[in-house]
Amino acid sequence: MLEISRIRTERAKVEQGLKIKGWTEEKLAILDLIIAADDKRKQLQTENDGYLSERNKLSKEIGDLFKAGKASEAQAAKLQVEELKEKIAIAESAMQAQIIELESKLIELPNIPHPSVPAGHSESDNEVSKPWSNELPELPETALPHWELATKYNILDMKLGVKIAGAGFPVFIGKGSRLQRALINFFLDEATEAGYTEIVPPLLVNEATARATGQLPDKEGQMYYVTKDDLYLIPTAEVPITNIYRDTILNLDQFPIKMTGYTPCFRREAGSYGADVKGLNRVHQFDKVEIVQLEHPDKSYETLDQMVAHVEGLLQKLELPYRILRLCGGDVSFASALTYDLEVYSAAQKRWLEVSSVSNFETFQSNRLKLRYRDEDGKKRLAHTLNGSALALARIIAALLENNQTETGIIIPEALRKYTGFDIID
RNA sequence: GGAAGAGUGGCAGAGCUGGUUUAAUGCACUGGUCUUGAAAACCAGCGUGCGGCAACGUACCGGGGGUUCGAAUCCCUCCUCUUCCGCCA
Repeated sequence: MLEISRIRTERAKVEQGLKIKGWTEEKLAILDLIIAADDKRKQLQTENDGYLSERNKLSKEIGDLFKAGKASEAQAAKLQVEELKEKIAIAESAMQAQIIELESKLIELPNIPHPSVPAGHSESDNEVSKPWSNELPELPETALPHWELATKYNILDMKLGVKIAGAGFPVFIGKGSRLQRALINFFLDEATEAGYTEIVPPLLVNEATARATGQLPDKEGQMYYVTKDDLYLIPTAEVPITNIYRDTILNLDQFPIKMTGYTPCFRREAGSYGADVKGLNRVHQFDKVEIVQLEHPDKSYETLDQMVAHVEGLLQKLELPYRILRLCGGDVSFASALTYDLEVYSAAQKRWLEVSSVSNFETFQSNRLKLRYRDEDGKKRLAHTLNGSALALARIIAALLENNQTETGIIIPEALRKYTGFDIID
């Protein structure tokens, strides 16, 4: 959630940023409505505080009067408070309504993009900041897409998932399962090596948690919801891990806080269809190792670059062709200021698959998280939050299977062999 | 799931027969005095949000609601923790 103070003090920047995200001149009118709503909220609070102050004063007097034995005067004062109470009730409910009104508008504002974010409306406007420089791998005509390889080698069964749960719930088998586990361990070890502390968080979270990282209300339809216990299945480890530091005030020497965690991720993916959802391209449950950092605002972009480099290193070690995109204003997520997507080339499908998204949220998340730090001058300021996939498994497996297929079987990249215990799937 | 007890500021811990508690006190922390330096001692400061230039006002004693002129204190409800019982990887 954007800070109101930014709308007031950096109006021009905010407007410019919203335009990069595709906002029209007309939509910008909401900014004035927000300021007006906030002004009214302040005014209502001042009014209400005045009434409360009077009430507190009178109540104290009543106590003193009773002690002094002046019962009739006390009775008179009681009547006065009685009147005040009506005013307080009105002022308080008006204030509550105003806060809700304000929040409902504020929540519509996305984060303001970083100056480097290119304008644009869709994927095609994303800037390829680091293209794959070599030639893309060419496979023979007989090459198979990963869902057919899966059947051929009996390592993954999508139909079985349908039987057990529904479409989009893969069942890995044998070496497929082992490959899954190998990748998780490889990614976690690499993250640990890079200084991230490993976390095993809850996979279900409460409403306050989902709200703090912005899944609610923005992406409510994306999450599975357990009504009986009022819990949400996590769509990414980012949610529980970032929330570790909800309602926290950090000291400067605690930066940067680096956390990693493996979790399954659950996404309803309502409305998806076609080639996008074929095989492992888009599923309801997938495994992912996430990296999260909490950083000082002065250093967060440096940190973002480091995180991208970390993910890049993973792809290099897996010997997968990849490219890095700087997302345009129209494609960058609601909460992000700057996002790099890393895509892997899936040679049999002849398409790029997004396997990682690394973002700097600046203060957009920490504002809701109430994640702050105490500056040199003792002032409390919002910290910056960043996260990225390092990496998402399902699509990595899709690419690995396709790119590494040979007549004799699927070759496991060198870096992974000590984790799989085998060097070929045949 | 059942029963009993408990949830107070970074920590510990009073208050809980409703009104100088506008949350005592100790520890920790910060600044100062003293000291060659440190420790000790002494002095001062020290929670969070909102409003206000400020003085200050207001709210917060697990969450929510209620009673009352007035609630940390009484009542209801939910959550969490501890102990016991039940169930169970």
